[in-house]
Amino acid sequence: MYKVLLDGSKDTVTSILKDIFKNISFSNEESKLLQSKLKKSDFRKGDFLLQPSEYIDKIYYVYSGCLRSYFIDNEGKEHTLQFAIKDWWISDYISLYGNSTSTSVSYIECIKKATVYGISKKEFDIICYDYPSIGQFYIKKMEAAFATFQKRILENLTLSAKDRYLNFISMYPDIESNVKNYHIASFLGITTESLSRIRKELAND
Amino acid sequence: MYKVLLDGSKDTVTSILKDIFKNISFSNEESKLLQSKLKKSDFRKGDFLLQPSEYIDKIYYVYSGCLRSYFIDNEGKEHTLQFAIKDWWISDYISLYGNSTSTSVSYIECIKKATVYGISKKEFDIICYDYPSIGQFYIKKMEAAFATFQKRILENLTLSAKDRYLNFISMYPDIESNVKNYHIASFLGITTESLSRIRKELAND
DNA sequence: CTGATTTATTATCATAGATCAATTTTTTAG
DNA sequence: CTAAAAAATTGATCTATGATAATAAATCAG
Repeated sequence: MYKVLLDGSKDTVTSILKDIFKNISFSNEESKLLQSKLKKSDFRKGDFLLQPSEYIDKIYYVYSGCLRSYFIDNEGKEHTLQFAIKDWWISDYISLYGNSTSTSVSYIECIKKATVYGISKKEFDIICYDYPSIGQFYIKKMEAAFATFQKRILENLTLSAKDRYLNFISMYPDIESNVKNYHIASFLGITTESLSRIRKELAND
Repeated sequence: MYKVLLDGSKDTVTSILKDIFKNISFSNEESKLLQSKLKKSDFRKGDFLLQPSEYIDKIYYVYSGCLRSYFIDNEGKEHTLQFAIKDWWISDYISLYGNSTSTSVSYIECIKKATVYGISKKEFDIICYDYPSIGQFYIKKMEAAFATFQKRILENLTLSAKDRYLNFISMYPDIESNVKNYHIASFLGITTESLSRIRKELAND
């Protein structure tokens, strides 16, 4: 099955489009266009999708494995913005969408052997313009991601570190097994020592 | 000028469309469609756009004034998600886009005499589908908002309360004069007492 | 399999910001 | 303009989490 994936036969590529774009049905022409724009890449644990010096102009669909995006602040501390597993999209949204005054250095790192499909954001914009169903699909994705981030802000404002951790493991049970504790800590905004204490406390119940 | 706005003459409404949708140029047909869907409302300080019991299905363009969206947690504390002034869009994104398991109660409150234009999200989705330039416009808006929220998450993870406050007043100089200190505090995720101390400290420089 | 490196845990102490309580200042309603 | 209500300030504690440092456990490379 994995072999079939790699040989890039037409059927298989079409089935990947189905995977990525779910319930959207494409004409042959649309299918071909998308196939020509989506570039498959494989990464091993520890690889970076993106060097901080590189200008990012792509968004990535995660087909398998696990990635995380993070940035390093002035004091050299890592802050995890996002984990992405199967079916998520990941990119450096701040440098892609925000005004470019950002001085922050951001990375996307593979933390579990992954296959992704990347597409140039510029080209994707044009596709969204030309094909309403794809535009609609992208809008839905963005909205869901937006709601997720808004929830996260609320949680950061509202919950204790312990409750945020509990939330995290219930929300992302699949991710937890792939990542280091310090990844989770930097996602929750606490130190790895604090997370360690929380885990101990939870174990004694 | 304000009178002209109220009489709803064709020219003026068109100019509002220009305000809302910026550099997009519409055909007569598109113009009429949008005009028929956008509903103007005026609010006075203290009014709520939205009762928490109401099901939200609209997004609002802020033409003038200032609004804020917030929610109240289990302990009765307010948490400000967003301030919106001229040219911002505001809605309850979590209940609109997130899966509806959310138990949080959220409000949109007018904190300075405001005029907004509301449009049903469902209808707007259809419009985005039918008119690529509007879809593209909306995607851009969402992406910018997304980047803003991502930045805010990073700031919450990275900066001290003092630095977040300094950021806030430099980012939103127009908003600060409209809002109560406790609004800002609840946006920054600190108590009003802490904000007071920070302000005092900053004054002694 | 083994030593080297990375990650996680634990303990002690320090501190930003919370909580509680009282007072002053500002805003609002009549 | 004035009394009442709302908001902001200040002071005295308290606490969750950070910082530092040492050790233990887990993972990795050869």
